[in-house]
Amino acid sequence: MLKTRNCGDLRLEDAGQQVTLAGWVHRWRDHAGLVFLDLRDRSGLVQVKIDQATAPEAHDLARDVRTEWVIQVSGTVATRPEGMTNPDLPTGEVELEVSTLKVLNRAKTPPFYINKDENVDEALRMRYRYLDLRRPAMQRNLILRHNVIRFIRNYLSDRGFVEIETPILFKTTPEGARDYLVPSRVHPGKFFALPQSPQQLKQLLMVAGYERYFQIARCFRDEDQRGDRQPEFTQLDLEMSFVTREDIMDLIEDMMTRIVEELTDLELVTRPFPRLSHDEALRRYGTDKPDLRYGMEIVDLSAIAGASSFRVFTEAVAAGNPVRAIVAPGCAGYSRKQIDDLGALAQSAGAKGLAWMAVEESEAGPVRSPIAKFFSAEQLVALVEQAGAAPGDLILFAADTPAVVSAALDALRREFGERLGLADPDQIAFCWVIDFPLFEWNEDERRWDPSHHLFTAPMWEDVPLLDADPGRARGQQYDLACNGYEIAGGSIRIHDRAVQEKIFGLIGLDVADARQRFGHMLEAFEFGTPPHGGIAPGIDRLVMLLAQEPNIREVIAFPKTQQAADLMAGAPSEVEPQQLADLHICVVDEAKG
RNA sequence: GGGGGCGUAGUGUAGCGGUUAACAUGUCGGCCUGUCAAGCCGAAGAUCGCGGGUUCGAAUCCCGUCGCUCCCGCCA
Repeated sequence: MLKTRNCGDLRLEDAGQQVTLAGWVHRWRDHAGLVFLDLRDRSGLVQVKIDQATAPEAHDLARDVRTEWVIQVSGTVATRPEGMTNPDLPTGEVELEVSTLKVLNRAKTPPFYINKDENVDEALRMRYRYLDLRRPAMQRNLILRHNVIRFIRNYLSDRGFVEIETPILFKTTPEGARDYLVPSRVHPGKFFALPQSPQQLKQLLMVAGYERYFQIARCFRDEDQRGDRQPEFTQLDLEMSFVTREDIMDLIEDMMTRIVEELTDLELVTRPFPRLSHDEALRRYGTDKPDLRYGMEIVDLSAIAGASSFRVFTEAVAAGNPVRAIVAPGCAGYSRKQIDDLGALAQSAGAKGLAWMAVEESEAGPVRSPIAKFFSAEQLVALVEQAGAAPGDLILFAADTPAVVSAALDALRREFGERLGLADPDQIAFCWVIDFPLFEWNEDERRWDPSHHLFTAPMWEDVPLLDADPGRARGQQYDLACNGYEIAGGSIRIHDRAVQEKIFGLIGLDVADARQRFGHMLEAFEFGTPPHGGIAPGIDRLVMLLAQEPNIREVIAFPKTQQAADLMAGAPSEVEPQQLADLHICVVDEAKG
């Protein structure tokens, strides 16, 4: 080894030891006769002192050294003189008194600071990702990610789970997300698909009798990006036989709790994890992935609003739709412009408009609002009370279909959560969302779509509803939400061919289609399939939250941009004509049509 | 597919119709033996993303385009 110790590990008790360090020059301070270098390796920083009087040759070299040069230094760990310690550095009580210095490699001046936390243009970071990853903050994130994955592997292995790899080259499934396709050279005109998740394969492993499977699985979905979505991402995929949803939820809850407690300093504020029905989550928070670090719950004001003379409200209530609101504390003084901006936000979520009332007492009444005139004084008082609003608060109303009302108020709640700093970044709040509807009605296609996936089992007591009223059937699905993100979704699966075929029928797959696409699954289910279920936490999102980062790129070594490109390597790229010929691919020039 | 934001020395920002485009930091040179975001002195460094238009005059306004990003759609 070119080094005997790690920079960041040196402490007072190492004083007097002869050590060799190697690393990158983080910063340099040249005092002519005395040069200080902060030497960095993965473990951290330590100050290195090169004194002209005691090490003239090393000193000569050190005066030319610049940031990010790779050097090797040998010398003695020394206690720093009185008053010269650096309390901001774990190694701040010692320094290395260098006797010899060797330049292992010079470095160009980096295109952005490695030694300073500064907003750097994302494109530049991605182009020089290897330098970006050199920054201590990124190293912390990737090491945390490693620790989370190691913890998961140990935790599950200790509980009888077997880690099994499944193919990356698999079969297209037109349901769900768009597939990434891989052309087959051997089979002209045919394609593999990269897995959106190992869903079918893990169920087949249950048929195969492994009982407890997991995999740190790469998944691929060719859909548009978000801060929490990349075209390739990593899931902890797991599946268990002979279990109920309680067994899986208990397992994951315990594992997540321990991960937070053992690997982070975050405060876990919801223990045990609350369980909300899908319906309740939507009514109280407007979303199936609520951020429970703060309140500001949605209130239903349909009764009072419906009795007013404001037509938007009365017509909504008459049509069986809700009028709901959230209360923004202390925001009654908002300007017209600020409220218009909130209206635009609500509209981007699908609302047609945004009604509001500022709670402030005046001779005109208890509120200031363009719609106050449609309410009696008594109604206004009742409304404010029912909303739980206090003087100085701003009440924001949405009246539309339940889905639109939820979407609009969810967007507003998240906006205020951020704007008013309601969410404590040092807290982490999990909750389970259960009792999802098994289907969603697809108006365009005039059929039922599975709300999770097509192997999700109905609640057993709801099986009769599959014939009578499919929209009311609930699935044995469970999502884990955390700080406003969906970080896991799972279900108990159908293990019965008859029920599975009924589901296929409801979602508009006829027997021939189903056989074509899922024949291997249907066939497998006839060979003694155990009751089984599973879940798949998203590793990227989980680590993002544990690392308190705002997007998953910060916890992925080499992420794609929003346009699904790799700016460092320049992928995707054109390929040689011969490669296309081998694959029986002909590229159509879009410009020529 | 749609909507919003951003793009100015290596980097981060200011300037938002009118002198020579400013500040910080980095870079280069000089001084400096206790600094740790070292300090002091000096220097270099910008076709204001790209193309077009409006104007006597454009970094600034308009149109287009490229890149990054946030959001809606999409993501079983």
